[in-house]
Amino acid sequence: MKAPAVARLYEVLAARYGPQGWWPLAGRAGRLGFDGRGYHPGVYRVPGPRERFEVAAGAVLTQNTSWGNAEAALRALLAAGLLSPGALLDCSPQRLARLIRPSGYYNQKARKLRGLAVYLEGLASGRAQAPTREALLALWGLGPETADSILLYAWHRPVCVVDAFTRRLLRRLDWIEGREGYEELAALCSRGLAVEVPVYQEFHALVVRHAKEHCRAAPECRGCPLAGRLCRAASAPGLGTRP
DNA sequence: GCCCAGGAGCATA
DNA sequence: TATGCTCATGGG
Repeated sequence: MKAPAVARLYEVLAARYGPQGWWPLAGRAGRLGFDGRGYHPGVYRVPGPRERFEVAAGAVLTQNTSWGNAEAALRALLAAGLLSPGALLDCSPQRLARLIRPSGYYNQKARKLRGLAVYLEGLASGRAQAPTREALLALWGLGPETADSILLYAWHRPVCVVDAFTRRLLRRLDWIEGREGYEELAALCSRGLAVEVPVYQEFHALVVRHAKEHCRAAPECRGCPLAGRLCRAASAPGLGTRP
């Protein structure tokens, strides 16, 4: 496991793709890292309550699901006026499940959203403290990736998010064996990065961007910024396209 | 038709 | 602890 190389990976991806400004929002067709005029790295707006809930709901809806499908569900919730904990809890589980149907697993995700809404509403009516990782993980249906996405993007807590794309990329780079647990991979990433919220946010967003453009399930190694520098997968048998 | 997509819970060995 | 099954829609 090569933590220092993670810093290099971040540099190369950032140079290729530029600032990503995550998390994506369905509400006003934007991204959290952008304001109305443009992108301001290092000046990241702290999300307001409505955006926080949209991020949290989106993190649940995109579980094992393409963002496009999750966004369709998010737009349905927005159109129904349900993008707040209170409004969502006033909606029947059946109607909620119907609205988020495009995201798949809609019965499970409806239950997850309700549990999340109960918790966040309790937070808001209390002393408005930030959610804790432990409390999020204790909710039914929230695992480490979903919890960390919420903490990092909605509450700007410096935690590394590891997803299937991250795992696949690190595996193709041959930096991991592939069976490591979530916490181990998160530790690996965080050791190589400055402990700063924008860096963690951008790193995760860049990995997803790269995984969608090049490091796909069926690799597209032509034009890959890592090929021949950090990654040798293109020359591995059965992987990628040779130049 | 098949594969894939920002996972997580649960049963079983 | 680790592996396999389940949940489900929509785009390529």
